Amino acid sequence: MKDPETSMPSNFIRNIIEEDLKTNRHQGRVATRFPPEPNGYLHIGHAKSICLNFGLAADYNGTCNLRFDDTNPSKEDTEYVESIETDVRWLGFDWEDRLYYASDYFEKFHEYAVDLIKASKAYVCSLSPDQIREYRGTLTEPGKNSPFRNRSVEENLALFERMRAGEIDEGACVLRAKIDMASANLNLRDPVIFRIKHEAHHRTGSRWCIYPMYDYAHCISDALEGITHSICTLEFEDHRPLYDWCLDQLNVPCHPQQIEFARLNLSYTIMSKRKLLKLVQSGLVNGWDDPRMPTISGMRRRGYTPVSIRNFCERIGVAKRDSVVDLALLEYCVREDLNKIAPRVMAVLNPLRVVIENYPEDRVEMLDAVNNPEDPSMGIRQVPFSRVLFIEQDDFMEDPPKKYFRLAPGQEVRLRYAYYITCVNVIKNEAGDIVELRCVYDPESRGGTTADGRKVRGTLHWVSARHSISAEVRLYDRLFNRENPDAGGADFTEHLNPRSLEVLTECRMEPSLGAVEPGSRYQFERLGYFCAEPVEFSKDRPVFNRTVTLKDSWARIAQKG
RNA sequence: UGGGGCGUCGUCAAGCGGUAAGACACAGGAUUUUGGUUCCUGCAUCCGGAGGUUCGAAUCCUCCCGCCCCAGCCA
Repeated sequence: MKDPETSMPSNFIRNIIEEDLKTNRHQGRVATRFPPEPNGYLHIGHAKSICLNFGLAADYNGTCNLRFDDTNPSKEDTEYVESIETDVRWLGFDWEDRLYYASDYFEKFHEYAVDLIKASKAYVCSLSPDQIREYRGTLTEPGKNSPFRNRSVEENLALFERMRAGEIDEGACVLRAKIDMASANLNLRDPVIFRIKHEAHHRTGSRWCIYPMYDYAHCISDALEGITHSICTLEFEDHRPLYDWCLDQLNVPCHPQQIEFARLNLSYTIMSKRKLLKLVQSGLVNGWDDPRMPTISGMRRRGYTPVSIRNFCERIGVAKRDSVVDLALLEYCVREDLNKIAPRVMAVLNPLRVVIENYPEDRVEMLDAVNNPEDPSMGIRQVPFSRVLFIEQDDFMEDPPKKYFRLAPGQEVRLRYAYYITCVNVIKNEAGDIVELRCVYDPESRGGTTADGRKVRGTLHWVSARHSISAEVRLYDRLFNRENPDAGGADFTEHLNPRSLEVLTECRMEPSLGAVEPGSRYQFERLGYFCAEPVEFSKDRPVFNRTVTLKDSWARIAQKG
């Protein structure tokens, strides 16, 4: 996928751009834009578009604008524009001074509409919404001309002026482009380009009561900004003739080329803004930034890094065929980054008390532990060891299967960076639950090795009971238990994974974890990558979110039996 | 049944007439004080199907099949 000379991934959009550059099609410029509608939070699918648009600009020495496509006041809000700016910046992209709003062009849109009317290319149609639909025809039958299609320029101008002045009710009339009611492309059957909405806009307030439609506003916005390559998703392919038609009628600065690519689909995930909104509004998740959400803010809160998301977006490629990317690739990308940068630390999620019988009651040793074996520059730290410890409940089995090389009666294991221990007794309560393990340690094994060089297969993480802090850990898993939550007719909410969040409140951790920065990321050895809860973490109540587990080949072996 | 797209490994995805890249996943093996990481090895005689053109086709032509999108005064 990489071109050996440039080391850039190859895709059809790059091919188009390179061809355009070669033929000097846009005066050798590359100008893209990311044009979100501020009606929801950005998700991983938007990240694909952001990486594409900003990435192309960066690679071809061009520019990428951030433009809010805010032409529908009923759905949009400043809360969303703020979150979008935050998320794009967090992903690592910079629009410099090129922050635009379609609403800044409202006056222009109006002027161009007047031009269209004067050229008899647009008319005010007084059909009702229902009638417009009837007149539009169907997929297989042509539409009929509106009875208002041949109003005079003067009448249209006057009516359009009255629309703008607020003298006409919503729905009573619209401005339509005069194209071809018999076109096989429904988008060309005299599309509405301005509608009346007596509604305040989050930026223009009550200055306007007519608002432009997407097809009309988007192409003009692109042209006004000097965009060369207007990249959008596949469903707009049918709209391209309209995009081109508008620009061809108008005296605009340039004519950008629209290029469509397939939007991202991810297994076990939904990407529709409407459905994500439903999850939020119904309380099925805790807001747009719930760590289970595929939103940028949710992933940030979950512990994902910008680097990992950018790498993911590069690896999935760009093409025109509908596809569903395996969630495993996303997880691979976070692990890859976190493996390099996350300090290792020991935390016990489900503590099991271990008493080292031959270790002195009052003794405490500070043992050296490596912060990151992948990066020696991250140094070492000291962890306290004492007679009473906690290990993971999963790391002990009274009657272990073959190939289980963790702790079991009579079986020797290594406590990471500490000593070899052997279990000599198992203490249970009346219910038969294991409540404590009695072990003995080998004083000669300090640090985790012995002079005799004997092999110990299992290495466990642990924490000194007396020195550990207690903390809450939120184990996040995929939100849906179906690869395609939308398949099979049933409502997608029926496929929610009931175990997408498990909260553990009795976890015990290395003391240093009590005072870390919210949002900071760690590898809990042998368990996974976790981050200090970005908004709720406090010294009084440490909370960690699991970003992703470590690969667990033991789980695979154990499952096979 | 109209129009617009798309069909290459389980999942993404290069390839643009010269004889199927890469990544993830998966399966083996080596190293390992994380059953993590790393490292080897394997994994499409075949490119939706059938014909045709050609010395030669995933790439060109023809027909067929399948999937996606379009009938908002949403974007």
